[in-house]
Amino acid sequence: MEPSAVKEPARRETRDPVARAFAVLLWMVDAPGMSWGLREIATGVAMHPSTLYRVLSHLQAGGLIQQDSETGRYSLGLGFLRLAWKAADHHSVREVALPGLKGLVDATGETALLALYDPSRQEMMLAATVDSPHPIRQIRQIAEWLPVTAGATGLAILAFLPEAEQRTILARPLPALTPQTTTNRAMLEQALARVRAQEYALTRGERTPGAVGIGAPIFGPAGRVIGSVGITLPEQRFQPASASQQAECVIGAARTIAEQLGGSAHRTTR
Amino acid sequence: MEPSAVKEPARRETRDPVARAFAVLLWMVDAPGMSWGLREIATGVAMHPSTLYRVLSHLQAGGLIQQDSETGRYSLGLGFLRLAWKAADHHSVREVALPGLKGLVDATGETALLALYDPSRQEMMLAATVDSPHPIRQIRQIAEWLPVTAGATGLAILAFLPEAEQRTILARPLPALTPQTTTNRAMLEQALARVRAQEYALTRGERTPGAVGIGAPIFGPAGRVIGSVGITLPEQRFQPASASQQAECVIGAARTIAEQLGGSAHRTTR
DNA sequence: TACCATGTTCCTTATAAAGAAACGTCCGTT
DNA sequence: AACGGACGTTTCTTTATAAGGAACATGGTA
Repeated sequence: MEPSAVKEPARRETRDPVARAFAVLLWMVDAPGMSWGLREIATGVAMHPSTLYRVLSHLQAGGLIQQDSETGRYSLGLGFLRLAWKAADHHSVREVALPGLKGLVDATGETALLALYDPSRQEMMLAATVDSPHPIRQIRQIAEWLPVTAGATGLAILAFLPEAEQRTILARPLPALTPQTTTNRAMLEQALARVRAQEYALTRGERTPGAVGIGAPIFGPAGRVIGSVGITLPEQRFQPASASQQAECVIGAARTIAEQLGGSAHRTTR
Repeated sequence: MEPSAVKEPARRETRDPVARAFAVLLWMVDAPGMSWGLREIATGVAMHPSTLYRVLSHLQAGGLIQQDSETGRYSLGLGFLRLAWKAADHHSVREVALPGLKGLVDATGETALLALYDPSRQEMMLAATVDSPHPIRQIRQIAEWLPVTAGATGLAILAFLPEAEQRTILARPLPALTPQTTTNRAMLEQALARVRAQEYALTRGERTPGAVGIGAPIFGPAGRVIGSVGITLPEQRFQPASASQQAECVIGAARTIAEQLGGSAHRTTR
């Protein structure tokens, strides 16, 4: 038989089972509902059904997902939940920071936020929020990636990053989360200089329209910024006269949290 | 050159990157401390340093772990925390069940437990506990695998599993968690029969010495057991006379939780 | 009955996972 | 200064297996 060139080899996607596995889990976590069909997931994560089938089989073998034996539909498994719960409980930052956030709420009467910075993504995430009446509100964009180029908690981080890192971030186009977001690089750099001088950031409606934010950086054990603390309040309730006083509270909370995390109270490097 | 048989090919371990990746994450979640050295993790998960290095590189590329650029030590990354937090929040069982557990605490005055069953492992896990004064206690073996062959919450699950599954579980040697644990198969089957008749399980010190437990099964949407609810109290406070009354409360809580989970109040299959 | 969607299996080929060994670097000690 | 040991990293070869196309069995429906 002549070896016919009938079929194009069809470019294979990069082979990375780990990334695929996590893509599936991430999709499941974000997707609505409790269980999903194989092809439903396949389209969601853009995989071939047969490929996904193997991935799911592996995940199932690890107990990370489970399959309904009757309907054949897949859902998250207890093995994964166990991992998630332990991780959620384990990571001290959230729990360690909560008292500090509560203290901040008591002192200012406003909603307190904890932001954490991811150096590899060069983005931040809201890890916890505390509101005055209720202990924890799971609203807001919690556990979602956010740029550090807008909002008080973002600028409080960005301003104290190593210069090279700052330049890298500022070199990219600045996303406009709201009409109030600073998208001009020069203006943003000016704002950052003031943040460094004041040791805190004050912004208006950069991330949420009609909201004022005050944020201060948290320095980790190595003296690098690992996140920030902030408060947010409606613009009409904001009084410029009391801003510096509130900022002191925020800075104090940031230092308290930094100390409890085993970090230094002040930055050691810039 | 003569092909010399100098070196034994050295049996390779099963190649399963996903399992390895999760083994690392699981180890990290369980291990004490905040950051670890590569060789420290390598011995913990029994991998070759070079193999682990690649695994860690992949995890880092996905943002699941991060590496300190100065010390070279590894720690959990925000990407993983995000996944964990979203998963912990997402899975409704825990949150949905909390009011039911609280109600159970109010009614009985004793600590309430929520157990979830994993069909693939054929084991259960304590997913939440509620104590009378404090909202949630993270003590106990929460988020740890436990056998269903001992304790009230375990028996409440085991008794209502499909017969084939029960036989499989009972065929294995019965682990003795305490001196009071039933390790005799015939006796355990007798106990299970009574659990089925009563619709609840009552045990003494089978999992925790000196503790009495009362548990009732939770049936899922498909009519299969997905877990159980229970209360636990010190033996000296236990009064046999009020046991059936407390059991009613437990059964009621189990039904409430089952309904809120979209499940049927009663079992449809055995 | 024919249809369509589902979850599953089979198959081939290219690729990356595994493990061993060597490398460069940073410590504390000698 | 020189050594020893630990660390994270790199290079290398082999080969198990991930990927994706296509065919399959099943179940519900028109």
